Amino acid sequence: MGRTSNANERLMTAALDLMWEESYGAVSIDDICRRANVKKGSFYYFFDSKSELAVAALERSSQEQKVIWDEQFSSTVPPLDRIRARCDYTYRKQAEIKVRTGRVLGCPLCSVGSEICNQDEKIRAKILDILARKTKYLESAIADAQAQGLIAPGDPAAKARCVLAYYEGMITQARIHNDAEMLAHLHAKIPEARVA
Amino acid sequence: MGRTSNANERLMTAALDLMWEESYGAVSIDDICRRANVKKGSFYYFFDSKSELAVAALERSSQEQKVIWDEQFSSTVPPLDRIRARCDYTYRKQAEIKVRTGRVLGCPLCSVGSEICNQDEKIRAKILDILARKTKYLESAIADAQAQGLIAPGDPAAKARCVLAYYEGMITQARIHNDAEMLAHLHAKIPEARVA
DNA sequence: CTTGATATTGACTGATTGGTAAACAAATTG
DNA sequence: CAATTTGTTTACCAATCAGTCAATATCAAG
Repeated sequence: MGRTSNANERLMTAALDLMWEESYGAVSIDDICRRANVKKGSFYYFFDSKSELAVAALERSSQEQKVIWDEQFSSTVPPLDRIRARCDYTYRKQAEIKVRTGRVLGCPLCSVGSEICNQDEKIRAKILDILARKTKYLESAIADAQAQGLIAPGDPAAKARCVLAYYEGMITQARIHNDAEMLAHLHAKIPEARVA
Repeated sequence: MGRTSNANERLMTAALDLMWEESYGAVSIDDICRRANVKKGSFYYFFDSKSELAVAALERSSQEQKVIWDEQFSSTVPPLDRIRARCDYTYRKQAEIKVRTGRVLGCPLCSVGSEICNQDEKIRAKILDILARKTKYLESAIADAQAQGLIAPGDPAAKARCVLAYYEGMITQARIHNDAEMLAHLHAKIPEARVA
């Protein structure tokens, strides 16, 4: 009952895109409203603050990404091929973004996470939550690979955190250098995920 | 001749500290002036903008860091021990910062770099410049290690970029997680720098 | 068609922002 | 000492900021 709207979704999309292209701090509520074609009164009808919108936008985005991760990390795929698929996808995606926008945008989790982790505890908690979910995919692939004797033994959770740090670290470097080619053959550069 | 002052240095210190603790975008010129005990009129006497101050502060900091890097990467030290020394230092430093401030602050080059690389070309160029200098240290250590047969052959510059991505990636994760212990034994987690 | 719930709008506020200018203070030099 | 250079201070401006509010519009259900 009552009026219907997708303004809240437009706001989430606009907020995430802007935060991704620039940064959290560089984007004002007015900027988000302008891009989403929503008046500020409506913004505050749906969200209490930019921070709350950011949390919602990050969670929404991670739900969309989940479909892709689930496919890449399907248990029907050989474990090391899962990580390879993820790396190849990341390279293609960043290269496509670079063609479209002129910029390698990297991963909003890490750029925004590193930016606001000392300023906004709720955004930080949401990002930690999403990063932990990503790490779980890596961890299960690593554990499966170990069970098949494909990689060396050792705590798979710790190895997964290392792989994530490397993966996200390379993406961050690609963003700063604005060079998607740094992500070509990314998989081959992840030593933990190589055949033992 | 004329009056003397160290207000410009106080401004650089305050700016870097604040950018490091929070972020570039979260810090206003007024914030910097307050922390540096400098009036805004004096700020604009020394610098044209926050951006120009940031560039100066980053370069000044990198000159201070150079002394430490030069010592750690002295050619009198066995090549892999240089990287180990750097990693151990990073762990100690971040742990100390955490005790002092309650937060793992990570590396301002990467947090600020990732934040503003699509907004401010001059800061981005300065950060790329400093990152390249850091990579050079790693590259020479890797080349020396290869010459001694300590690690596998292959383009040392490419390997250095990987090590840097890993090193900085782990520091970024430590910042977001606010956990300095992620950096303990960092060296042992860098596969490129292990004995072949 | 009426009613009640949901959504939209535009105008408004007070605080903060980056940036300016002119008066003033303290050194140096001759 | 006087003149000049260097640095400091205060007050100020226009733009932008986050956030509020009351009036209005649109829908769905009864």
